[in-house]
Amino acid sequence: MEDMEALPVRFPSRQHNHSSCVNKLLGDAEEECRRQKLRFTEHRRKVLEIIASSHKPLGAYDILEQMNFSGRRQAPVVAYRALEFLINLGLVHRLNSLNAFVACMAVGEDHAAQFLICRQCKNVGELNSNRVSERIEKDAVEAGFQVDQQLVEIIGICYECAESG
Amino acid sequence: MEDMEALPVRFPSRQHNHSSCVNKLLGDAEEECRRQKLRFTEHRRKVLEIIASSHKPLGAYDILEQMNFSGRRQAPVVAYRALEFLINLGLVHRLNSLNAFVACMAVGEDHAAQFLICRQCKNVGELNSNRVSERIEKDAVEAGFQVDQQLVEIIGICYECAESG
DNA sequence: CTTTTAATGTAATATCGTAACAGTTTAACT
DNA sequence: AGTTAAACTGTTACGATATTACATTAAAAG
Repeated sequence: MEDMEALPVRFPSRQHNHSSCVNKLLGDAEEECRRQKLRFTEHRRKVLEIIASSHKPLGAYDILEQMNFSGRRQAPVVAYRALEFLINLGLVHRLNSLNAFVACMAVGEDHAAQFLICRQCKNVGELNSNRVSERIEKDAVEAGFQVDQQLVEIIGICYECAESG
Repeated sequence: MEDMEALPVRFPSRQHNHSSCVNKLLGDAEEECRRQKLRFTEHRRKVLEIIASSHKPLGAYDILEQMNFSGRRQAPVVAYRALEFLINLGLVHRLNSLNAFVACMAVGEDHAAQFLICRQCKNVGELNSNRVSERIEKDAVEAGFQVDQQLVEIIGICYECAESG
């Protein structure tokens, strides 16, 4: 029997309010760090803020460019260190096909992370379908393979781009 | 109702005959190029041969190192050009999570390409499950997303590594 | 046999990511 | 508070991956 629960899809609509995403995510980050006794330092906050302000994936060097507070040019490793931290916390995802990073749209939901990458508008959404992850898990196990991690990136055209031709 | 057809899994067993894979693939390549009136040049043959001789993914620079016929060091672009050609032909796949390349194990079968990457022995197999690709397609469409391409990379432990502890 | 298309050679450079190590801040514990 | 251990930062250098640009040569099409 087919599982018919609604999919928890998140694709950023064209006119949604960015600043509320950003605030939400920063809040989640603070809370999570308090809970886990981790330090939410300036670099980490800044990187998360930069990533959350864009639904388009950003490269590490794009992020770096936006970190020039006080006119000082930061070294690449600064961005990578913060990114590693945020990824471990589940606040940021890495898109392997793009060498780029996006903010998580489903923080704290312990979700399968499958990405919808629109090759026209470049926005990225999350299709977090348990049906997909379970199907992968089952078929892999049937093939004698023990799954630790799934990377699913789906490239195509989002709804709004399809609408507008 | 659940689809119960056998999965076309291919994971290289420990003592299988490499040279037969290589010959098979070279033959397929020649035939396909004849059919499509494409040129199967020395570089392309060599790169395919190198990749097919390994079931572990190879980076472009690994391949390059093995291209030193006549002691001449080739430029990176030489490897990348051949790789692009072979990927378009469906003879080689790129693994985004590793920045590396593997020979296709299901040439000419018009398959969904899902990869099983063993993080212990580093071998890579293909789990080409139509059930997975259809599940992804359906759920994406349900989310209003038109799918052009799916990238699925599954990281874990293969059967033989699990066996031998 | 000439025109056009595809492939190659070569150099330079862009982009992405990490190693190493000294110095500083923070938290934890007497 | 003073001491110690752990985490974070600053800085330099470098390694790894990938592409652009352009001149030359080889192959296919007419």
